[in-house]
Amino acid sequence: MPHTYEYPRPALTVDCIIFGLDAKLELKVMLIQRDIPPFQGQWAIPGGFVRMDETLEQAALRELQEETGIHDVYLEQLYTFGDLERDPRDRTVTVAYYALINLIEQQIQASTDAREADWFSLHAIPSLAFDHEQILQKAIARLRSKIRYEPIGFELLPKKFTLTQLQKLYETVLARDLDKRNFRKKLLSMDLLLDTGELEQGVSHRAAKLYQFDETKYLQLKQKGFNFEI
Amino acid sequence: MPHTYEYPRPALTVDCIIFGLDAKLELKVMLIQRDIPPFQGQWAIPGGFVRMDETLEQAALRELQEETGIHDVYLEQLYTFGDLERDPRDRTVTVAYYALINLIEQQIQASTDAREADWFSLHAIPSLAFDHEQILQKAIARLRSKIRYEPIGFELLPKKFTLTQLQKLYETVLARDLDKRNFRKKLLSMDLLLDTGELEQGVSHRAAKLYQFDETKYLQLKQKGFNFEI
DNA sequence: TCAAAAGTGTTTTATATACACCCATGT
DNA sequence: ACATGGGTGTATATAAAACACTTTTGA
Repeated sequence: MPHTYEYPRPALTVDCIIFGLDAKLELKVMLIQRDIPPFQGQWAIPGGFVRMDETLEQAALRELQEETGIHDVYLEQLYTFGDLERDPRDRTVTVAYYALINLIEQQIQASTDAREADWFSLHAIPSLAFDHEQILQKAIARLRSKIRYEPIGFELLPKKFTLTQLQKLYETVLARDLDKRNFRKKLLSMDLLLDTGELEQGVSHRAAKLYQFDETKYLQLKQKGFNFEI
Repeated sequence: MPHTYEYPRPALTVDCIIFGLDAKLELKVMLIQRDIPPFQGQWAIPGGFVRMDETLEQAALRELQEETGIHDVYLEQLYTFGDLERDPRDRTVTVAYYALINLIEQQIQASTDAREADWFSLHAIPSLAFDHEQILQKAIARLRSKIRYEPIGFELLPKKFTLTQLQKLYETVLARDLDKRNFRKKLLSMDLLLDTGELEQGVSHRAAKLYQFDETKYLQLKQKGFNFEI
């Protein structure tokens, strides 16, 4: 531990699983196609080396920015992977993060510079480079469990959304159907959804009310011991 | 990313929060006193550098073994800390783990070699080196939430334990009282506690039954969708 | 007027909570 | 016989689940 001898150090990277919910309320993951070995041509989770002058979260945000052009996203550390053979070139430890973004109102550039990038449905994930399948599985599991006891689902929707959109999102992530009346009853009873007074536009049937999640109120309630739970 | 240029690498360590439950059913943390700068003389969570030929978990297990002499412990990755100023000497990223061990039936050497080490009650934690207070707080929070939906509490108790011990453990970790009858009803109704037929020994009152957690059955039930929950 | 989704309550069932006394054992 | 914790059941309250029709709107 003193400065007398420097041990060899593993390389340190961050990888960022980017989840997005598209207009059809399908959950997608952004993958990039590797243009260099190893695993050249295979799809992978975006990531890169951690620089000496940035925190892990900053590194993840930088990758996210470089890859999608966006900032202001929900980002959470997932897990750190350090198996010996995960990178055939060198001993590499990666700190994985996951991000939630909504693709409904904003256009996200899928492809940066010359690099091929695309959104994949969770049911059609190609074979991935490194241990990225394992990382992705862990991210899906985390999202699935966390969405039930923290209000992170709203991060995947536009600021203003309908109750049906919210329900469909939960059904997608949890992979099971929910009862419409019970779902609405439960959410509205929390008193955390603000009725904006606006209606959805451009539908050829009865227009649904648009709601907004009341973050401020949630944080207050949380401090008093309230638990968000679906 | 190619091998053309090597970026400078942060140092990589593992730190291991070791929780132990003593015979009085008090929850303790093992801390070591630093014998070298920085933070010389201050208490810290045990930890050390990750070697090139070991995984993160192996590194944590090695630290644990070196510090306490034990193996076969519950060990779980907690979080990775990478703030720029967390180690004044050098940019250091640490992967924190936490371990659960039972101090009731086994004696754990508190102090290895010349190093001062001791068990501290969670209500009497001294000021800690580096960002170790933050790490410890996160570990406590994780333990508190995880013990409610995964059967990790049993890791803090001997293989055979009484229902009162189990309840006291939950009360300690969750920092609130539980109703005796409801607690027993709930746990016994899960049908995961095997009555060993044995009784506790050496008490000057009615001896309590000794139970054992049925891990095998739990794993079966879990696969079928069962959720452990207190 | 039809299609398509929005919106709305009540009953039943299951789960959580509150609560007090007798029992077994060692001193 | 007394002190100490072990062990037990019921009634009430709360929350979850099941379930079907009317309303609004644009095409």
